[in-house]
Amino acid sequence: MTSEAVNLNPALNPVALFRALADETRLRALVLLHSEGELCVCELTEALQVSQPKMSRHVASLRELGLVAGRRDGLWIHYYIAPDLPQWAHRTLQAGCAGLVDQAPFRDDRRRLSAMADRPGDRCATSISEASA
Amino acid sequence: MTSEAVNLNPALNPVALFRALADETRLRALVLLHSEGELCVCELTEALQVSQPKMSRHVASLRELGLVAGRRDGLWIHYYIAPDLPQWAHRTLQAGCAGLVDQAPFRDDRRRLSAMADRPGDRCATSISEASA
DNA sequence: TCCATATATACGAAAAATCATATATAATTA
DNA sequence: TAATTATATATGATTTTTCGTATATATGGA
Repeated sequence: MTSEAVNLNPALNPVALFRALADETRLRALVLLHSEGELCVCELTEALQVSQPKMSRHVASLRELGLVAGRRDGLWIHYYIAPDLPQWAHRTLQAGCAGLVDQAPFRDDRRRLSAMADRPGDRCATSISEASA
Repeated sequence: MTSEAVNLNPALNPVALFRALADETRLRALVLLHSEGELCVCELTEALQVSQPKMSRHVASLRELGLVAGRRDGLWIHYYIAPDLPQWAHRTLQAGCAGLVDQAPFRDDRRRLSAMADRPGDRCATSISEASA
């Protein structure tokens, strides 16, 4: 039930990479993906506290650019930073993400993510919230 | 005849840095400044082959952001990348510039710059073009 | 003071990006 | 098949960015 996704990455124009980083939602999503590895839209939506269509649109633009790729797993699509980036892009992204991850608002995004209940990857979904059912 | 310029760099918001890099003219100018050290608007204009007001406007935006600073020397204002950038910004800029400097169009910008005659910094301005005078 | 050169800015138009809202698609389960 | 959940996209409005052109400012020299 897991399929690999293709991305169309003709050359990853430098300006296009920086334009992708030049938006708060996309930058926060990328920094989070960089530190967490794989996230789906619902996790990003919760961590960043933005609307689902907004996050989905930004993720789509990153995907179309070839900066992230997605792997579908049932209802969820796990997104991750594309592993086949050109070296300059990888290094630039690495430098940026590493330098920002411990600052606001990136740090808070990680906090909200780890506080999130019922995450798709979670194996143990049997929780206290079953009380009323 | 040389004065130091001030820059207003309140914090250098990450998104603002990437937005500065997300324009071809500004990115090319920054990569060139990174490899050349100091350039004035007329040199940038010639190297990138863009109009003077266009270059001046983009340089102004970089200056207002605190990414570059300028030093006036007579008619010219020599611009350079701000030396007091936050570490993450410096490293990100370093990674990006280093990775791009040998690619097009950045490489060609350097070529046009070195082919430029009568550069402000040049000490020996006595050239063959004096023939008709 | 007048001129030439370098640089900066003002203005309005055109293009691009972003958003909220509504709706569509896709996979899963009952 | 119908309901549910995750995700994607369409639409139209708003905002932002960028540009060419014209003009202003600043400095140095005649």
